[in-house]
Amino acid sequence: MCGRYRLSRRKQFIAEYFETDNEVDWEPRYNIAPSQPVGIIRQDPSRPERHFSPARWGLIPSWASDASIGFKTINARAETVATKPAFRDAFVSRRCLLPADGFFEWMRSGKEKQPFHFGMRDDSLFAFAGLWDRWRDPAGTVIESCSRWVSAYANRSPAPKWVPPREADGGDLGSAEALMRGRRPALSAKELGACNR
DNA sequence: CCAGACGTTGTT
DNA sequence: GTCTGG
DNA sequence: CCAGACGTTGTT
DNA sequence: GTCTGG
Repeated sequence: MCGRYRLSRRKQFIAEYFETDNEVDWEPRYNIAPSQPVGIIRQDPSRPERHFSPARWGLIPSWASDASIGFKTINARAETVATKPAFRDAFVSRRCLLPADGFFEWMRSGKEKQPFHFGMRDDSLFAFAGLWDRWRDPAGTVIESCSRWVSAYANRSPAPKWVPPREADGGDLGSAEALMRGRRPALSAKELGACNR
């Protein structure tokens, strides 16, 4: 879920909302894809100030031999984030927020895929719970990257691998599709991408 | 011991 | 179908 | 997440 | 770096 999101506010607005300083040169973005630079909010627990600064979306653990693992680490499951090798160190001591004002889910009908946008009713900002890490590429360049941790099964314990829809749930209660039913589709993926140019 | 992975989604 | 890059 | 590639030889 | 599978 949440493989793309939106942060379409100007940096002063974001900084004021989250009471951060403003180190990142952020321009409004409507269709943020994995591996792209995003803005994250961090705070040293022993200090009062928060920082809004850039990171690549898709966490690259410090031990990675190349950056490609970042394409698979855009999200961490809340149920396992504390123990997975790629995330657990960050989970202990490198948490952050990923500010956003929306995210996208796609509904598939046969071959067609239609994006839907989700956000606050008043279009206000919110933030994903995040992790970050620091990686040194083979040339020695430091790359900071981040991931979000989200619960895929918020109300179920233990987390099942897959739960078939039950008739009593109306077929697909809790699925992204149920959330999208009756809503107005968003712009297509291509149109969304064009918004960033 | 070494070699290779290290992750999530959604689905039957 | 599956992997890679954005 | 989606979109686009997915391969080699040999050379103007 | 650390764990898992062979």
